[in-house]
Amino acid sequence: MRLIISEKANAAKKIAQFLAEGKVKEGKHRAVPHHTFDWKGEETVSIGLKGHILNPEYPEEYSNWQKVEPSELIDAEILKPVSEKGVAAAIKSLAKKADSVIVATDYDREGELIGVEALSIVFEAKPELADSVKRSRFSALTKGEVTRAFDELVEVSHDLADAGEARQDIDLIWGATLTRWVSRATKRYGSAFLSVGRVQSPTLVLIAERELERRAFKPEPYWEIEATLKNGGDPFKVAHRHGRFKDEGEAQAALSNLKETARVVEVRQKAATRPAPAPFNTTSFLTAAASLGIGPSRAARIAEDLYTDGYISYPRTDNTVYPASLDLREVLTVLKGVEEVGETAGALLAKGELKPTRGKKETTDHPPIYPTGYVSKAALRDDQWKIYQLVVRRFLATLSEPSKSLRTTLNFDSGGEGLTTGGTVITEEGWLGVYPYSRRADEEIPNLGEGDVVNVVEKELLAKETQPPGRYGQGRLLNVMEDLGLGTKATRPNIIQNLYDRGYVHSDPIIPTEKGISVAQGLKEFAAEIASHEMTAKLERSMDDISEGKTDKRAVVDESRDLLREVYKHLDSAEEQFSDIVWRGIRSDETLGKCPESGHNLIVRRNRRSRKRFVGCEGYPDCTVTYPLPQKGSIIPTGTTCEECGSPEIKVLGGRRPWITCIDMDCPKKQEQMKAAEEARKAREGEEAAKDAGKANAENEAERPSEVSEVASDAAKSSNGNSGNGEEPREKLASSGTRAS
DNA sequence: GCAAGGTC
Repeated sequence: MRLIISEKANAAKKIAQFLAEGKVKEGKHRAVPHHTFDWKGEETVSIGLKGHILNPEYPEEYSNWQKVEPSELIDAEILKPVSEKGVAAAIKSLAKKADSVIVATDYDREGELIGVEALSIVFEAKPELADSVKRSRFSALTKGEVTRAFDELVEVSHDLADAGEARQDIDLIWGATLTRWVSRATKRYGSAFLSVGRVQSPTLVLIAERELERRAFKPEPYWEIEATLKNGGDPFKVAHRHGRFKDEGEAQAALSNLKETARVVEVRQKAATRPAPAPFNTTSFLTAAASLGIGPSRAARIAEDLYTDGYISYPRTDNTVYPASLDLREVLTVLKGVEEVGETAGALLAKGELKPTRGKKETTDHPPIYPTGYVSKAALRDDQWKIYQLVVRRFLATLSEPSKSLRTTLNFDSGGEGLTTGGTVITEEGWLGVYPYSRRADEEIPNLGEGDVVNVVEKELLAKETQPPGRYGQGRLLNVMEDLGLGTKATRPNIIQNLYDRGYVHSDPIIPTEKGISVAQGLKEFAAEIASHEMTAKLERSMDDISEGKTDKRAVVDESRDLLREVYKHLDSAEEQFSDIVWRGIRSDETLGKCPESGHNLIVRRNRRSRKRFVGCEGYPDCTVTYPLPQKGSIIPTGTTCEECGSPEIKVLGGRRPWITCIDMDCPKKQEQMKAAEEARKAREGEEAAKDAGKANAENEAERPSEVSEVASDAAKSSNGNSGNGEEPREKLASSGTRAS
């Protein structure tokens, strides 16, 4: 028997279908499916893995974070225990019956490594198979390409797999060593640990530096002139053609020059064509989902579900060009029944020739993301339907005509000053008809001709300020990461999600916490290598060298170890400084404002016995002011105070959506807010989703601490000498995320 | 309780 091992269940199934001479028999071993068929006259079994089935790990004796010196991890042995027990068992049982093995995992570096991992399991079961291994390299899961690859079997590339293993080892060595060092230096153990990694840390640095840029930004004043004109019809607004005035006097002068009428001196029209968008690859798909309010991590999860259910194609691809083998008409036929867009699919089918758009990136591993099956709205959750619709509409858009618009500009003269307005109207909607996400609202402008005179009914000088650079949205960050080579299409959503889960960032657009900023700063200052995306670029070059046989895994990993030893030495010599920087950040995150009675800082504390959190005064025991806190979700200081009662406001994350509230339960505004929330809850109860909503709300109810006298000593210790640095910049932080319910 | 990379 011949055993074919591929990377995932779906690939195993397709390979069986493509190669089978006759029927395919389905079987299962411990919930792992395999497919039995005849190929070239021999019984053949095809089985799929679940990606990596081994996960590198340090031996048991290194497991105590507090007892083991982190530097010991630099040279410690790395084990590769099985992480997918069921798959390993299935492989073993089939390997015992096999006479030869064909590795058919994805045709890339990680795929080669995954194949070699599987082989290690195969040889455990039957060592003599070592002489009977071949590799099938196909670049697309199509019948033609798969049969070709199985007719031209090659050898497994151990160099390529070694390159992947070097990446694995280096990531674990650096990640574990520095994560433990940073956690120990700051005494953050258990779930409070602070993580460090080749991809996450440079990503955090990007976010933190942008925030610091915003804080350092000095807004510059400028003035704009806005006038309202009327010609019998609706009044409309125009701007001064000069745009921004840097000098107020100049702007004032221009404003006073304006007369009571304005004359049209020019009407300009310009037609524009917007080509239809390119087919979706992972990044463009996740970016589009992010603009719909579904973050990359959730969007990737939903896409995965839709893929396993057969509604969309494989969601991890770099390709933006439909392969010739993809039958576009067949896809359209399937889509004819889809709610809201079926008609568009039908209309496209009626066209003679289909000319899909093409993106810049063309790879052959997988097709771009497109719909593969019909599903009704009722069969999906709301967010799943949104994503399915997005994929369906994008597919239809790529087959649609360009959209055409007309831009009209009206220029006026009033007292020698130039005024202008303009608007764009879509003349042929083309692809925008089926893909409305990219649509901008039409801007109607009055129908005027050259020489027409209209009244100036209002004129105004607008005082404005230049704005700091914007924060990264999740979609934008995803693209920047890709440009810098950070992470892969499959991991970037997880990396971003990790930053949230570690309490390094919150909200969207992404705001770093003070802890996140201080960890980024500490790493940048004392362990610059791990804080820069250059490390990834260098690693990529080394991996190419390994796979080309120019060097070997051992040399590359050892060189990396040497570098880490240097970095570690430097970091270790600055332990106190590093810890101070990070603790300033952590304390700042926990400092919510000033105590109304003693003027000390109000900080987040935990009751020693119940572990429940509350707000306590730093002046304790002299000052015993406390406030209750919601026990669920993250508490983010806003730096603002309640306009009603003057007590500090906080942002609470983790419920349905972030909310902002003051911490005083007796505040009338707060009472009202809670009453409104209660009513909203009752209103929701009638609906389908009422159960969940009620629970989330109840969990957000604040409680008073029961034993105020038992203020936790560790919390008190941590606040020693805390002056807090959260005052000045916070104003800006607060303004962005206000979405109080 | 470490990372990043696959896939579910």
